[in-house]
Amino acid sequence: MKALVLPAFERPEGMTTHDYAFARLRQAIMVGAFRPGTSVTIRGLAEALESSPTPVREALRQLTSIGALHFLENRRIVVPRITPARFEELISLRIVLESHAARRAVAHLSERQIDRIVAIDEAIEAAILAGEKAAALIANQQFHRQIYTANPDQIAMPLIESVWLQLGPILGIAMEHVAELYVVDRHREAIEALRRRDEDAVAEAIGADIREGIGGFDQQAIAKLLSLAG
Amino acid sequence: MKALVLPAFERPEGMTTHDYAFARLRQAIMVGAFRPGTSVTIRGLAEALESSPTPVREALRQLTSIGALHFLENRRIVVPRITPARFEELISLRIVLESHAARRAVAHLSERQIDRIVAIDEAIEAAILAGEKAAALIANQQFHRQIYTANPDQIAMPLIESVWLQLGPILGIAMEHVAELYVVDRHREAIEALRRRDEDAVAEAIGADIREGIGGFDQQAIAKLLSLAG
DNA sequence: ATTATTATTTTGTGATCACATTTTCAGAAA
DNA sequence: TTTCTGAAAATGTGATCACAAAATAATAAT
Repeated sequence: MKALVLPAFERPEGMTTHDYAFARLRQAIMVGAFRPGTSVTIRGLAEALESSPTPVREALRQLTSIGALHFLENRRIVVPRITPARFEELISLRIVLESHAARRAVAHLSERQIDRIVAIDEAIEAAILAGEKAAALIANQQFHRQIYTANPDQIAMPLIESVWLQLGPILGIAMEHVAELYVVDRHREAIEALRRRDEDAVAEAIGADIREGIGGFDQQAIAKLLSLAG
Repeated sequence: MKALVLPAFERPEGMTTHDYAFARLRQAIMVGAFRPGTSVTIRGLAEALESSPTPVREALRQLTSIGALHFLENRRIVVPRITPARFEELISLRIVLESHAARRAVAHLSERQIDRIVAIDEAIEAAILAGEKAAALIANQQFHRQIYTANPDQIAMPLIESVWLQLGPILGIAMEHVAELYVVDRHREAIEALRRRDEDAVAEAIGADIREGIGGFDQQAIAKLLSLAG
C-alpha cells in the first residue's frame, strides 16, 4: 500500500486535528481525489494527515454518515462505487432538493445578497476560462449554497452537501476526461428570477441548471467514464 | 448531573459496542427520549451504555453528522432546539423527499412487497388501538421505508431518516401531550395507488399523508408543545 | 499443479491515560 | 449584595496500547 497523497489544504490556526482531518478528507472527496471503489485505512489516512488514528477514526464516522464513504460488511472503508442508475438517482434528488431549497430561500434574499451571488457567478466564469475545473466546481457549489442558506430556518443544506459529496468521485473522473464541466448553466436565469422574487421561476431555473449541467451526462456517458477510470 | 436512563434496547449477539451505542442512541432520539436543548456528555452516555468513551465518541460523530445532535461552539453536544419555523421546514422537506422517493419506487414494487406494506399498515392500526404511540411511530416509519427502499438504486433513505430523527424530540413531546399522533393518515390511498402503479397518485398520497398527519401541527400548536416541555 | 491449512500481517475496535479547554464553585474585593 | 478572580471539577481531544477480526502469505496435503 503506497503512501497516500491528498490535495493541499490550509489548516487554520487553532483548528482541532479532528476537524482538520474531516475537512481535508471531505474536500478531497468532493473534488474527486479518490476513485470509486478505493479502499482507505485509518492508519493510512492518519499517516497522510500526520496525526494519530483517533481523529481519523472520528472523521471517518462522519464521512460514512454523510455518504461520502461506505463501511463494508468486512469493516473495510471504501469510496462508494457508482452506477449509471445511481448517478441518475443522485441527479434527480439534487433537482428535487435544490429546487425546493431555492424556492424557500426566495423570500429571504436581499438585493445585497443577490449581488454577492452575481459575484460568485463571475468567479465561476473566471475559473472556467482559466481551465480550473476543481475551482469551478467549488465556486459553483458556493453559488448554490449562497442562495439556499439565505433561508435562516433551512435544514436542507447538509442533505444537499451529502449529495454533492456522493457525486465527487465521478465528477473527479469527468474532470480528467471532458474538456469542460459546466458548459451549460442557467445561473443567469436563476439570478433574474431571484431579483423578481419569482419562486416558480427560481425553482425552474435551478432544476434546469442541474438537469442540463452535470445531469446531461446520460447513462452511456457515465458508463464510459467509469470504464475509463478502471 | 443525574444518571441518564435510556429506553430499553436488545443488543444483538456479536454487535460491536460502537454499533450498539449508535443504534441505541439513535433510537432513543427517534422516539423522543431526549428533550430539545438537552446536553449530553460522552462520559454520561458511556456510563448509561456501560461502555468506555471511545465507542460513544464515534457514535456521537455519527449522530451529529446526521442532524440528530449538534456540536456547539463550546464543544458541548446538545439535542437540537426546534422552532415552529424549523418544524415547518422539516415537514416541507419530508413532503418533498418522500413524495419523490415514493414516486421513484413505484416501478420496482412487486405485489408481494405491497402485501408486506399492507401488513405493516395493519400493525400501525394495532399499535394505535393499543395506545402505543412510540410503537405506532416506529411502525409508521417502517411503512414508509418499505415503500422507498423498493427502489434498489435509491439514495434518499439516509436523508429521509435524518429528517425523521430531527423530528424525534418534538414528536416525543407531542406523544406526551396529545391523545393520538397519527389520527389522519393516507396509507389506504397510497396502497391503492401503489397497486395501480400510479406514480402521481402515490406521490400525492404520501405528500398528503405527511401534510395532514404530523404536518397538521401548525406553528401555534408547536409553540404550545414547546412551552409545555419547558 | 491445485487445494487446504496454518501462520503472519494488516486493519478495525475498545480501553485507558494524559492533556487541553470550558464550566462551575468558592473566596475575596468592591 | 454583587462582581471579580482563581481554583477545582467537568468535559472534550489526541495518543497509545492491547486485542479482535479479516486479509494475505507461506506451508502442507492431495
